[in-house]
Amino acid sequence: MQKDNISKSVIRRLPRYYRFLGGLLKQGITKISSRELSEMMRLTASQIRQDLNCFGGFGQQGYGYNVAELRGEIAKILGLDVTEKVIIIGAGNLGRAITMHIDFAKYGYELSGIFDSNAAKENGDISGITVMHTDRLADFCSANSPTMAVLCIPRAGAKEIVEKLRELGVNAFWNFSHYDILFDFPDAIVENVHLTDSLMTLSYAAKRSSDDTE
Amino acid sequence: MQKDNISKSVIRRLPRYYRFLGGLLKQGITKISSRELSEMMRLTASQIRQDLNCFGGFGQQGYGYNVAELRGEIAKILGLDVTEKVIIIGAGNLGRAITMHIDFAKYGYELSGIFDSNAAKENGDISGITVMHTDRLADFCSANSPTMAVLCIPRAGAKEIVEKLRELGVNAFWNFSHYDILFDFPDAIVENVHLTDSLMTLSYAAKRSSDDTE
DNA sequence: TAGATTGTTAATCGATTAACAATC
DNA sequence: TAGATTGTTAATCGATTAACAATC
Repeated sequence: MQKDNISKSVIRRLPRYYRFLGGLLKQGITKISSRELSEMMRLTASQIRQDLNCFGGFGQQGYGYNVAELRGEIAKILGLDVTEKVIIIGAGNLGRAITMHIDFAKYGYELSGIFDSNAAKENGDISGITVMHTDRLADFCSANSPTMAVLCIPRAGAKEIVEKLRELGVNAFWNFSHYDILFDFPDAIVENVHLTDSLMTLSYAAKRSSDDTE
Repeated sequence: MQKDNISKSVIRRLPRYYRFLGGLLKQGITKISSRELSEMMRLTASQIRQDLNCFGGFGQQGYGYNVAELRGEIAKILGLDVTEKVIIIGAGNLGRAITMHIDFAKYGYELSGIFDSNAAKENGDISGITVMHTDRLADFCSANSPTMAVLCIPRAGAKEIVEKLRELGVNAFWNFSHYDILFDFPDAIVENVHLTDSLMTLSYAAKRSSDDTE
């Protein structure tokens, strides 16, 4: 049923649909039409129907969409229903915050280890998970087979770590560093989070609006 | 010189240009052509020239672009050259990590205050900045005039805080919460960072690639 | 001047929106 | 059945790429 070439733009909207449908469910709303949803989400009903129909006909003519069912389908599309193991590389400020702030289980991940190259951080723990030295990565990976790593390290050591992780079977990276993984490893699965890029984008928008006012 | 309607897509690429040019500068490279840059950044030379020409002719025919000069121009476009004051709302894990991890000064911001509604966190300090109770927001804003707020709070109290901040002259929001600011305040300047959306996008990509392998 | 590379216009491609027949 | 709303095709819009004249 699923189309072959689904665009990045469509995929990036799915998590938002998922969130909104979750909100509706909490309010006890069981059915919704593309028009109603479009008004809530500030986009067009056409786009919603197009997006969903990339993956299958989840609605019913004359009725709309069943909220719980649609949400479940999107969860499956996003792979939230299958649990994979994830490790965090870097137990600095950011690594600690991600560990404590993100509820990985909610999104189909089990946080199974935290690593840092600084021996001083070893054996500390964050939210009950022991911080291990990166020397122990090989042993840990062969025992636990994580498939995804969160990179919370500076650019400097990143290439070496990614190379090592790939040899150990980790090929998906949630990348908070400024290291460009795809440049060296074009077949890795990468999602970059460039917080400072986001900040600069905001700076631009803010500047523009204040220019207009003047 | 600047065109009127510059698309969001172009703006989102500017921080990346800025970062790459910074890297070149560090390597002591003084000039670069759109073709050379396009190979480094994995995009087309055409796109680079189109993007830059939204803001002016920064290059020179037969030569290319002066790295330092171009970087400076982009800094100005992004508003990195003008310092504005920013406050952080929420001194939880995320607020603490943002405070310690982001070098606001590098991007034209001065972090001038951290606020939390939990009295227990009051008077603690993060990186040398005292955490204040949100009750003190009004006084603080009239004394310091911050223009941007980083929202590191749960969705629940967010609307109330945003409303208050806008009354106090803060209209730009770096929003890490799931609260949809623009729904209630359509003229606010908002940059959303939805970390969990990003994680789900990665989950989708990872799932797809493992499906292909099977 | 000749060679290189920009700035800019034109062509292509992809994504969004509109329209409507299918159908519950 | 009549009304509503989907799924899907067609039209529009915008963004990317290609081409080339301008010019350093």
